[in-house]
Amino acid sequence: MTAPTRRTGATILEVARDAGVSKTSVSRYFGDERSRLSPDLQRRIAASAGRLGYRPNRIARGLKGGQSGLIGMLVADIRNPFSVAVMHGIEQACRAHGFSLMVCNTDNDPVQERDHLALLASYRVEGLVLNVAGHPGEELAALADRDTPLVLLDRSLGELEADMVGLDNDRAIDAALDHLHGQGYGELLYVSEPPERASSRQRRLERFRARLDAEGLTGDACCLPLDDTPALEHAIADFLDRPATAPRALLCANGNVTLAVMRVLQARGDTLGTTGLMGIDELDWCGLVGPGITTLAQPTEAIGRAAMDSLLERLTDTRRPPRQVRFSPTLIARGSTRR
Amino acid sequence: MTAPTRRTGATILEVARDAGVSKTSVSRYFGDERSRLSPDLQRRIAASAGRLGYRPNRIARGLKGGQSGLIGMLVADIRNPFSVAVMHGIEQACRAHGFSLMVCNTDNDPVQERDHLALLASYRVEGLVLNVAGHPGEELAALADRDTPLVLLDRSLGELEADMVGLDNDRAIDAALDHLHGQGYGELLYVSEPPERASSRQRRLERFRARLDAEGLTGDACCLPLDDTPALEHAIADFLDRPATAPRALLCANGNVTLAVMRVLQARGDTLGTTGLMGIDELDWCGLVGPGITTLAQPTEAIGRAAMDSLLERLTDTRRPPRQVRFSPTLIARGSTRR
DNA sequence: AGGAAAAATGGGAACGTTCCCAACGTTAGT
DNA sequence: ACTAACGTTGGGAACGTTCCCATTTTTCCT
Repeated sequence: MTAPTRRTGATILEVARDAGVSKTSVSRYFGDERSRLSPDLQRRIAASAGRLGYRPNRIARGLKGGQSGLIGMLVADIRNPFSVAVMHGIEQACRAHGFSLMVCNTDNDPVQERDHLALLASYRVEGLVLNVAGHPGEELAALADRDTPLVLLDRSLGELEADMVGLDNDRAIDAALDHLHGQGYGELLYVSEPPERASSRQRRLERFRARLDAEGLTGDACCLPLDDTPALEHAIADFLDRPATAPRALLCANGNVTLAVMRVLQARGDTLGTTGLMGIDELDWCGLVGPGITTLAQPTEAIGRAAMDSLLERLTDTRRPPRQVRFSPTLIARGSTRR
Repeated sequence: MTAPTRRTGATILEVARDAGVSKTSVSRYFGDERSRLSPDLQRRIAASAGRLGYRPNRIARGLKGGQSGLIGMLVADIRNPFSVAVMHGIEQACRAHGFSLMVCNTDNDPVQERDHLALLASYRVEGLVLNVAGHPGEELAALADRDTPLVLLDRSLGELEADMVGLDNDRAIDAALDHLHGQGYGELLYVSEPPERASSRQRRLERFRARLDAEGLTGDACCLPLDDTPALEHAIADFLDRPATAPRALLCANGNVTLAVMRVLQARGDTLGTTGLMGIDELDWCGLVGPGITTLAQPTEAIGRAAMDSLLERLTDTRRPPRQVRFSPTLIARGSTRR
């Protein structure tokens, strides 16, 4: 009855009136010029703001200063644990620097990609982290024109001049092959999703083939969309059921592949270890399946932080030449590569 | 050289000038009143906007209309696949209704919870999905005062009058017990995270105890923080290593518990099935571990959509009494409950 | 054909902030 | 004591929209 119900929060002007000061002073109090105010003013403003329940309106602030305080992130597949882990690192870093993260998931759909990019642009994000397959496109060009800092996650995008952060793919493939070779596996099958639209996948695949050639190892690579289970079953059967001269192992290009391959192996009844299995990306459950699945773990938090660092740097220095940051994977050896 | 570099996108005013129309007309064109414009105007505006690369500034729009176009979501643990799955559903629904989702992860930290809530408030989100442990607090009260629609995900929060969407916990526990009982397990251990701050956990625990009493089953419940592995090991050993009169099974209160418990069982060398294991929440890998882990799957997408529906409804009708939507789980029976 | 209603268009204020600049009060140097 | 310099404080414009209202043009009815 007595308490006035407000439909919207108090404004800076109401606080100013209540405290008997100017709106400029209130603005200073909530900005980073609080120290310029006399103790007396500070006290009065704090009191009024508290009483009125005032919260600065970041939308209004963003309009005037052109600073939205937002970092955008475009993720191809939010259900991929790797993406989530990196996103977590980015969010932490954002928080530490006073930014907020706005995440959009595209479900690998070019249309959503374009729409969400337009959306992020319309919110005037101050930086953008991209983890998508699509081509630059005009939406992205518009953003780039506006000098919005850009970081590519785990993939480089054609001509686009931008920073990029990700795994050292060559080193990862090397580490995997060295490990498998050291464990005595002589015939290898590399399983990947189609690499056309993701540079990382291409790079891993190339490196795999190159090393195979260089060292005269027997092996093959197959690239399949993961939703085509029969094709995957067929490819694996092809590899595992033919006569062999040496122990065989499968190398999975990422966590999703590991999951799909593991399901096929289970259905077939193969024994891990006898059939070697190794995956890039560490997942919660890799230690739980059979004797454990050997993986190469990516330093996801570090990747996230590095991405954010790149953005921040470029925010202050637009002209810095594009840079690549590559992290080394960590080998987690388990029973799936022990014979 | 010739192309003028713009640091920021064109404004509505520039487009208007370029097209020789008023800013109002341009505003109408990009708003939902396009049909009110003559074909001629529409053509000119489209041309100018295209040439100038104009994108409506949602920040400015939000300021004037008080419509941020943003839905906020506060997640206790973004690395929990269940949360991500629900979030995915919500994002889809947002998209379908012209909203964007702003997700904040709190890492179960009350401080971050408070900060992020203030943040979302400062962006004037038009709706809020909460999946956190904390108590309402003044930040939340401020939001509620402003008539911001609120949906609680998987937990109700004290006195807070808000909609809530989640699993039908009673039915889930019933289904679990029926299944375990039907499979011949006579002694049960229910493993949960501490229930103090999450109503769902409480409810499941209560129901478990109630049914135990009602049916004279032997069983026990233990509540432990998951980062305390030794305690969990101890509790499980306590249960499994004492003499028993009937087959024993563990029931895990959620996906995180399932993971932690499974790790302990693996370290102990127990055989799934002989030792029964069942979990609430279906996870990617539940079919891969040993003979497979029996789970109760939650309809995550549906939960997400329902949450969004609640928000939208309340956006139009502030006075509707709070409502609870409860979904039934789906039993996925696997080898871990087959003796 | 005359006028009223309907449709199309434009001008200006407002949203809540920040920031530039001006005005005031105080201190200190000569 | 007079002025220069500085520290505080306030007024007003601007940010890019939307929306109310006024104005002009078209349509249509009798």
